[in-house]
Amino acid sequence: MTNQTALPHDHEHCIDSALTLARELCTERAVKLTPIREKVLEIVWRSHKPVGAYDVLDTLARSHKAARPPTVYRALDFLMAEGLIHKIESLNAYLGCGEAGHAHESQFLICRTCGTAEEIVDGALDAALDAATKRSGFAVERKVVEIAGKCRRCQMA
Amino acid sequence: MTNQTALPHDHEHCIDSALTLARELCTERAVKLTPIREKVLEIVWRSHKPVGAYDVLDTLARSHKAARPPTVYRALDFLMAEGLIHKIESLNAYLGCGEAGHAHESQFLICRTCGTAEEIVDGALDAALDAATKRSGFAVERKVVEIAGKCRRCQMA
DNA sequence: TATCGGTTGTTATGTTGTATCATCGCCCGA
DNA sequence: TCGGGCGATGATACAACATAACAACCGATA
Ligand SMILES: [Zn+2]
Ligand SMILES: [Zn+2]
Ligand SMILES: [Zn+2]
Ligand SMILES: [Zn+2]
Repeated sequence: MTNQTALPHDHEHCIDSALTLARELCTERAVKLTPIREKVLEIVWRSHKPVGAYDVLDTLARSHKAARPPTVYRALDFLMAEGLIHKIESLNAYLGCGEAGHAHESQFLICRTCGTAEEIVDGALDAALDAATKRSGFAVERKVVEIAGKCRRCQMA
Repeated sequence: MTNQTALPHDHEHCIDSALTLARELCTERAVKLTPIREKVLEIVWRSHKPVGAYDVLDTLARSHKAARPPTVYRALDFLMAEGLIHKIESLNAYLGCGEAGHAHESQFLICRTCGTAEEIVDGALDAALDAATKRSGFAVERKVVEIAGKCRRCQMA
């Protein structure tokens, strides 16, 4: 499954699925998906566009007056550590992970026109990355692959 | 040529070469490598580690008291537009380009131990990127490929 | 019940990047 | 030679992104 960014779809269903899966995974792992963390995950998932931490904060603050930057960053850090969201480095923004629960290396296609980002998981591409780093004798810890441009939909219009 | 980050070398020579090439390219292109821009390029090149804009500012201010954040960001923007430096998105930092003057798509190997970053140009990897995006019908404008980990040298130690 | 560790509250600050408008200096055309 | 246009720089302020440090809370468990 990849984010259905280019097609109309029942996004409430996306969100529900993501939250349900997150609850299951956190239970399995014996880590706590607290109300704040769950709410932040929901806020991130409400958009298929990567969302900035301060936008999350604005939304969170509507239901949680005590929310401050650390509140949000702690929740985001937890969700990243659990593989439930990703940070898009080139945007300083965060996106729900469409592959939570599976080990995966993903790449992102970021549309500069409509702002959506699609997470793709391309094995051949990842293999090419590994080959390149192996050649340099480099021990990989984290891969950031973010491709900006124009999505198919925006090219049409 | 790639950055010789892993090996001792005459780094003054690196810097001189980069500056000389930059002057030639800017002359060819009829754009102005002003004293500020050239100084910023030199500051970036003085390190094989990506350097933050405010670090550049601190250094620049030693010889140019009027320097302010916009001074530096304008110079960095110019140098990026001319392909003389790259921004490392995952570090919010800047690195001299080892392939200036050649059209190229590059990737970065960033060592978390020693802080150096190496620019590599891997055609097979880039082709895999293009294949992946083509499959999605995505029109690429910019590719960010940044791999963090441990360089060969730091693995030994 | 005492304590321990993880979560959250709270305040402040650090870091990175832009907006806006004024000024300067050079080139070129009248 | 004058003066307009334009790109570059000066200068001030602010926006956006992120973390430090310590206090308070709260549930689990010994
Ligand atoms: Zn993912
Ligand atoms: Zn689009
Ligand atoms: Zn380059
Ligand atoms: Zn290293």
